[in-house]
Formats: sequence, C-alpha cells, structure tokens
Amino acid sequence: MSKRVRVRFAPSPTGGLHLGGVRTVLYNYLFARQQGGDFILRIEDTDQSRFVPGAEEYIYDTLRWCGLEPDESPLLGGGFGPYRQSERKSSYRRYAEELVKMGHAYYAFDTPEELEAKRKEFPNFQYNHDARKHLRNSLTMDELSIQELLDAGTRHVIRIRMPENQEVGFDDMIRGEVSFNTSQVDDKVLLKADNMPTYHLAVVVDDHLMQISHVFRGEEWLPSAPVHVLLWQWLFGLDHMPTWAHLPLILKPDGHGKLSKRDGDRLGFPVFAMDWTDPNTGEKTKGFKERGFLPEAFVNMLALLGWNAGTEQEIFTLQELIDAFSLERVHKGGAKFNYEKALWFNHEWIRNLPLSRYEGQVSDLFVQQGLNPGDPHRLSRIIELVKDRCHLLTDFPQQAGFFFKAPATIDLAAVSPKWSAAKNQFFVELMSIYELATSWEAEPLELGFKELAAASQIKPGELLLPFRIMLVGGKFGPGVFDIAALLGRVETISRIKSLLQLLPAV
RNA sequence: GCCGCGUUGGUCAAUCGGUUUAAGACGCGUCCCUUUCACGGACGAAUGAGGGGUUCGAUUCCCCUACGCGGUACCA
Repeated sequence: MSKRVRVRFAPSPTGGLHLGGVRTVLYNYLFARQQGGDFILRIEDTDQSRFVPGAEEYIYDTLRWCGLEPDESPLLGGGFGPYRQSERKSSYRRYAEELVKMGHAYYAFDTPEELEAKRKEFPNFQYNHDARKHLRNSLTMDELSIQELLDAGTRHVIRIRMPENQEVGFDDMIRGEVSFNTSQVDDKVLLKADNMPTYHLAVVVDDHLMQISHVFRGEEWLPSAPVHVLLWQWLFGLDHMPTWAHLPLILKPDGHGKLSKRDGDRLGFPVFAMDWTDPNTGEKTKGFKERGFLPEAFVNMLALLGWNAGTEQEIFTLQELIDAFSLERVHKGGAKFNYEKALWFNHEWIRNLPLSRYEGQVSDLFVQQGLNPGDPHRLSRIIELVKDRCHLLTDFPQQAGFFFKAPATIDLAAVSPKWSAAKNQFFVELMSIYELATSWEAEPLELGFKELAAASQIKPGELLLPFRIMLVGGKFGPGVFDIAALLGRVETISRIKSLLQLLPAV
C-alpha cells in the first residue's frame, strides 16, 4: 500500500521567490530526502497574461543557491514530463470534458465583462449552485443551442458543478480533519476560454499524472481544497489522492497579514531569496543572498520558522534537518518573520562554517568596495580575526576595511580631549622602538608598548585607545596588537605618524 | 457579509491532563570579562485572549465569544 514518496514544488513564474515560497520548497525537499522519495519542480505557467521573462530562471538559481535541487524539473527532465504546464496544455481539456459528461461540470458562456458587471451590481455575487440557474451555461440552455454555440467556436469556460449541501473533508497532515460544505464554495472555472486549465484542474491532473504522493502548500490554498478533493474523487478516485499538508503562513513582523515584498522595503530587510528586478517595471527587490546571508543560515532560519525539533537545538545543517524533520511538528499558526533572529542565524553560521566556504565571497565583497584583498593567506587571518563581529558577509568590508586601506574617517573626538604632550612623546618614542623591533608579532609588540608606557609613567589604558584610533580610525575591531601585527611595520608607523599630525599641538 | 484556519512572553516557541515556581532561543535590561567594538559568562524583566463546561485535576479535551489570518478571479 505504501507508494513511492513523490512531492513537488509548483511555483508560478511571476517574479522573485520569497521566504514563504522557499520554505515550502524546503519542507518538500526535506520530506522527500528523508523518505527516500523524489522532489519535483513543476512550473505552473497557465496564466499567459502573467508571464514574466526570467522568472523561471530565477527559480532555478534560487534553488541552486539554497542547495535544494530537484530530481525532476523542466531543465532536468524526468519520466513524467513535460514539467511546464503550458507544454501540457493539450492534456487538460479531455478531463474537463469528461467531467461535463459525468455531470460534474458544465460549459459556461458568460463573458468576463458580464460577470464583472454582476459583481458590481451584487457585491457578494458568487457563481454558485444558485446563481448558475440564472446564467448562460449548459445547465440552463437546451441541448441544441449549446451545440450551436460550441460548433460556432463561441468562447466559453468549463466550470465545476459543486454539489449542494455536501460535506467534503480530508485529513490534513498538519491540521487533522478539515471539512467544508460544498454550498459555500462556488463553481470554479476549470478550463479557461483559452483552453488553459486553471490551477484547480491543473494541480489535480498533473499531480495524478506525475504520481505525486504528498502535497505541501501554503495555507492560502485551504479554502479551495474541497474543489481539489472532489476532482480527485470524480476523476481518479480518492484512494489515489495525495496526502495534503497546508503550511502556516509567514506573516509581517509588525502589523498584520502575509509577508510581502513591500514589507521588506518598508522595514529594511530582504523578503526574496535573491535580488530580483522585474523586467517589466524595472522595480528592484533585494534578496537575502546579496544582503550577505549564507545559504546554510537562510535555510536553517526558514526551517525553524514554523517547525522545531522539539529539542533545544537550533543550528542545523541540511542533513540534520533531513534527519530531524517531521510534519507533525510543524506549527499550525502563522509565524511573524523576525529579521533580528535571521541575523543571529547568519552570525552563527559565519562563526561556525569553515572559512573556505565563504572567503571567496568576502574577497569579492572587498573588491566591490574598492579594496584589494591581496594575499589569500593574510585575508584568511583577517577574516578569522573579525568574523565574531560580522552578522552578514557584507559586514566584512566595514569591519576589516582598515586592514587594506588607511581609515578614511578618524574619530578624533575619541582622543583629542585627553591628549597631552606626554602622550605625544610616548608615540614618538614608540615609533622608534617599532622601527627597530626584531619580531613583528602581536606579543612582542604589546610587550614593547607596555614597557614604554611604564617607563613613561602613563597607564597603558590611556594609550591603547589613541593607538586604536590611529590604526583603525574608530572604536571597534579586534585587539590592537593583532591589528598592528597584520598591518606590518611600515603601515603601522605611518598611521601613528599621520594621526600625530592631525592632533592639536600640545 | 459568508466560509475556513488559527490564538502560550515583543518575536520564534517546548509542553502532547498531573513533580512546572509554564523549557529554550532571538531581542531587551543589569553586571562580569574585554584598558575599543564584538564574542563569552552571570543574573533579570516578560507568556497560556475571555467565559463556560468535562475531570479528582486543565495551558493541554469540548462549546461559546473575542481577536487575528486566509479565501471568496477565465491569478496562482
């Protein structure tokens, strides 16, 4: 009885993929891998008016970046293709016709304009079992005129004929028993006038043809689930219907409602996985990738948004997620997205991942900022030194820029109020000592510094901050002597000298 | 409006009727460490929407109300 696990992610290629979409991918992927099943990517491009060039490629790129690659897709192919619904167009009509023959669907000749007018007249208008009695469809017209219209090629759609007052329920993996009364759901269009199926027909037909065993989708689909269940019942039999799981939504951090790309702009964090530029409007939306997130952290954070292992573990590798994941532990309620926590996840991953995983990207980031990363070995030491202070990959240039270029801005106010002739003298002497230092390492540099301080009768604490400002320009960064060691003799002395010149004479 | 799904601290959340003074994490506050900023450590503030039941006993089960969200397209 146990059939092979086959799950699918079925996005509509209309723009960038946002958090919620990627999380749906993730849960599909985790389940498939854990169960030794297949993860399929199917492109739901049945709405030709919403075609957006590049959106499909964006999906591939995003899945690749996240490391959530499908087993079958339009690109990869597979035994159940084509994987783009527009290319399966010809296969849908016969199912719709079959439903008409069974009496579960009907032709409707109302034009979109007519229906729009109706909705304007009656705000609560629904094309349901009641309304259909008064509209232009094959239920209200005689056989002959229907045939005439059809023969004449009159534009029409095929609608599902929802039964009256019937309870349709199913067992949701996350929510348990869910049921709806059919009188409350209207006669959804199954086949559009352009012969393309709507989502309702296409999911059912394709999930059947592709032998999908489990469907994980957003909670926004719950209200139309009875349509899908009925379609399964009539077309392929309830025994073959996939198991459903409706995922909770990801909500705005403030206010209310589903998280949308607009919230990102408004609140200053990414919502899409990667940067996306709408080719039609030119509108740019920022992505987590370009913002400086590691895919490991992004995936980890998403997994925990609505699911938890029931243990105290929060940092998970993909493999650990595959092993620990379970639908039973997915929350029912929606989760408000928390960017602060996302930053924390990224910070953890920056600190724990081997440098080799991301030093190339950090190097690129330096180049983008006009800094020359130079020797890779030195770069690694620098990254190692500052990574505790970086929540994002993009924080590195800010946190370590002074290693590659003398500070552009100098926090003079941090030193000048307490500046004195004695301190000035100290640094003049320090330069001579460093000039002659035989070993340019952090420890001996610190030792020389402190011995001189003692000899000058100044507390080292009074001198350390000025020294830091000289080298770094501000009150941040790793230990000063580590910095001096990596900066080298020439640069260190040069920076001491230039600050001394900026300070007021005393 | 109607239908559906939800509701534990500011946020993510554990608890699957009974050693719980209701975990843990993020964030926040205080302190320690650090003669910078972080990291780290210690401590702290902060939670079961309201009302009825069921039960010896409810955060846990049921009902009602409130609130939130979703849906209500020839979009997905």
